Amino acid sequence: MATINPARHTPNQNHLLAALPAEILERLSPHLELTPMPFGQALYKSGGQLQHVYFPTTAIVSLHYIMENGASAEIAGVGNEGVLGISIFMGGNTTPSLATVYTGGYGYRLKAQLMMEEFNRAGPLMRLMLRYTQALMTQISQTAVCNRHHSVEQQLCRWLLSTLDRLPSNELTITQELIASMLGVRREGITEAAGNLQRAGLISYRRGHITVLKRAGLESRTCECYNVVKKESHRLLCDAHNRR
Amino acid sequence: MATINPARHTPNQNHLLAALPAEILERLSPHLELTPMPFGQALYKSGGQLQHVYFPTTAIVSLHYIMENGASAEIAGVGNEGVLGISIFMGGNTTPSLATVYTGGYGYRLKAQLMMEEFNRAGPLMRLMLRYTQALMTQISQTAVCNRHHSVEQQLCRWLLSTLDRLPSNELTITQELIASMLGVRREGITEAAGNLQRAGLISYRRGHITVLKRAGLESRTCECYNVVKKESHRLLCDAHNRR
DNA sequence: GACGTTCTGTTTGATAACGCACATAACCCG
DNA sequence: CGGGTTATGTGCGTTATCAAACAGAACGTC
Repeated sequence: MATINPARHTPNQNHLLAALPAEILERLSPHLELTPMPFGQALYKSGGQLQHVYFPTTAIVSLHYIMENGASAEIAGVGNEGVLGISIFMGGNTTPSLATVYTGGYGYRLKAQLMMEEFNRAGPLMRLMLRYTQALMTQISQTAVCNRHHSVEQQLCRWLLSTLDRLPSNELTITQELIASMLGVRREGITEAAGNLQRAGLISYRRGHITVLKRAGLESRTCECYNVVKKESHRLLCDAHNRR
Repeated sequence: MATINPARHTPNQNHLLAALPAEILERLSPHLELTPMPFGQALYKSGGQLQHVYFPTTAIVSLHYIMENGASAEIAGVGNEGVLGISIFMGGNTTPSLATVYTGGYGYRLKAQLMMEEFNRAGPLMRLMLRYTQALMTQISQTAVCNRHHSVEQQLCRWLLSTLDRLPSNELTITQELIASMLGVRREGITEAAGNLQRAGLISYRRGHITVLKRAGLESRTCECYNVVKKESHRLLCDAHNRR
């Protein structure tokens, strides 16, 4: 992540920004700051007031909760399909959860006040943000269902697939330890599940890198949660009749 | 649940309606229909288009998801503190989850179109609904965390406490079987946990009825999730600076 | 190229929750 | 008040996941 080459970046890489009417995007563009989002960065902490919303382009962020005893659990993930900081326009300005970058990259950020001004026009941006928020609620809901009923292997497949959907390549840079802490399971459980997937020829990995070889194989091993979220997000954000 | 005696019911029994400025409540009042919400009623089904929003007064509703194999898991609960049908104003008009009444009672309903008209004024009602939606997201998020890390007994305590918060008395009418299916665990697990709580003198129960004897005892046995949701809901919906 | 750090693999035993089967008991209704 | 129904209690064996300890292997760095 050396110096920023603006020519290689454009707000359209974020699906929400890309879905805005040209007029609105032009109005916002001067205020969209291309921002590095390095691995490990805490975009916001539990209870902290937010100064910006973030529209990731190549970065991926985990929304998670850390318990009093230190254990953690992922609530949802956000990448180029979404936005961070919805509590700014939802009215709470903060949440009990944290947002931490787990795949370093870039995104565009916008000052909270400017976001609010555009949101308060009660036009296409507001409607888009609310539909995204509903999609995020579906994702969180399925996380709850998945945590209740599905195996570590199924959840790992789901996590790999949804991360893959936010990446341009089929390789992700992450340790098993970190995946485990995000899913809220033991590292050994991920080692075992990942070993199974590798032996089945679906993925291959080495220290801190995972390459997905057979996407379809992961899809057949994961639970229905992956598809519920994917279909609902598509319905809310991509279907033609919503693009107004 | 015989004939309705309107004198015993008022929209103010629902906390969201009660928090609206008088002017707005007056505008809506002629359109708020007092509606019985009997045990077992499905307010909406997975994927079904919504015709009304519901503001429960004495009824309590479970938002849950039913998996392909028939197993279910609760995502959140809604009683007199909330509203059902947020996907109407969020823009999706439906969700993959279901809403089913588990404590029969009453509520007020409002036609979807009228809700939208008031929401689109982008005034206090919109801001209140969005803050409630954020509180609901916190509840769903903690359900995810709780499902990952906490024991059946802790979750039962949490469920009893949050149901109690929505009731006027300390007795709830529900079978262990139904609690189990909502939490997504075995009925035997609830029998065992409820037995522990009864032996400890915190609750007493008989076929289909549970009486809470020592609320504080349940609070000390539950997990932090209960308080996270309660505090955050209070912050979002009750604190004075938000009531505008 | 050697060294230290950080990942990954594997073992062992403990525990919580599951699935199933069946006994008992409360309640409802005719 | 008696019989059917539904709710609750209990006892299995099975399983997934946890907890902790440690061995080995890959990588980064000096």
